[in-house]
Amino acid sequence: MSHFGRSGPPDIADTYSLLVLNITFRTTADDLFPLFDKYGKVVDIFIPRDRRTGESRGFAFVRYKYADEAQKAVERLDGRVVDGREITVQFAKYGPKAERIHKGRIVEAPSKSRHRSRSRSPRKRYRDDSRDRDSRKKSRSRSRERSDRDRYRAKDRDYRRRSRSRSASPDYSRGRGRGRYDDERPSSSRSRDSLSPRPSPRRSLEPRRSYSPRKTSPRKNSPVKSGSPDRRSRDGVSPIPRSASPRGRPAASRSPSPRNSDVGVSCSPHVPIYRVHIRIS
DNA sequence: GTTGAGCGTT
Repeated sequence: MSHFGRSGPPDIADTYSLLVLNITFRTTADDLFPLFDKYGKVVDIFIPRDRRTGESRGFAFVRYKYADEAQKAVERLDGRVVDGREITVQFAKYGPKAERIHKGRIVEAPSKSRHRSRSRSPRKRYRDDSRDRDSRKKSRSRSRERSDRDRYRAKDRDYRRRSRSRSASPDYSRGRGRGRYDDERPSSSRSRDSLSPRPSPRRSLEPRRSYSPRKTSPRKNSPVKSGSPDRRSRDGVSPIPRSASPRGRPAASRSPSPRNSDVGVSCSPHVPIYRVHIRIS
């Protein structure tokens, strides 16, 4: 069964692809097969691996023959610890060659379907349960103060996700064609080619408002780890236990707290204020 | 020898 992924996709007609994330870099298709095969007929398993290093990229695709089996595998194997890591199983979202997937199912030929594009949810990726890893990406402000040496250090790992999400500023690129903000300018002949970047209308002044529950030492610790490899963290930066098992999935979304902010209706529209000038002759 | 965000090959 080790021929999975060796010789292309056997038959991807009416198959249900599952994306298996967070597998170890050593996990192979042979390791995943017995697990997934217990829950259904596994047609193919493919683990994308890097062209350069040959290492697996940490995720795999498992194709089932039937949807119910795939669904059951998702429910059963999602969160299962495989080889020391907790894997995440979910339906694959994109097809191998931009093939259309209808809820995990790969319909045969894209040309057959007349529908050009149903809601593929192009931009918005699946809002996966916010794991601890997400916080790292978020907190990573777009500071380009990373020294070049650090970039090379992290390049061997970052090349994956860079190739995927190229543009880092989708919002700004949208208004490239024609400025939407023309409206605000009444008749100012100042063309939009002004080098001065317009101030963003609303920019969060303070990203993190939550004060740390721990007592923060008043010493100024640089938030970014700018170089300084010799920086010995002897303060006892507790190494995060790797088996933190972030399986905690916040099923209950945080309460939106719909406070009854009574909008001031004090000024009733019915009673306009008339300002009458009484001129005493 | 390591790492860990993310959607695919003959």
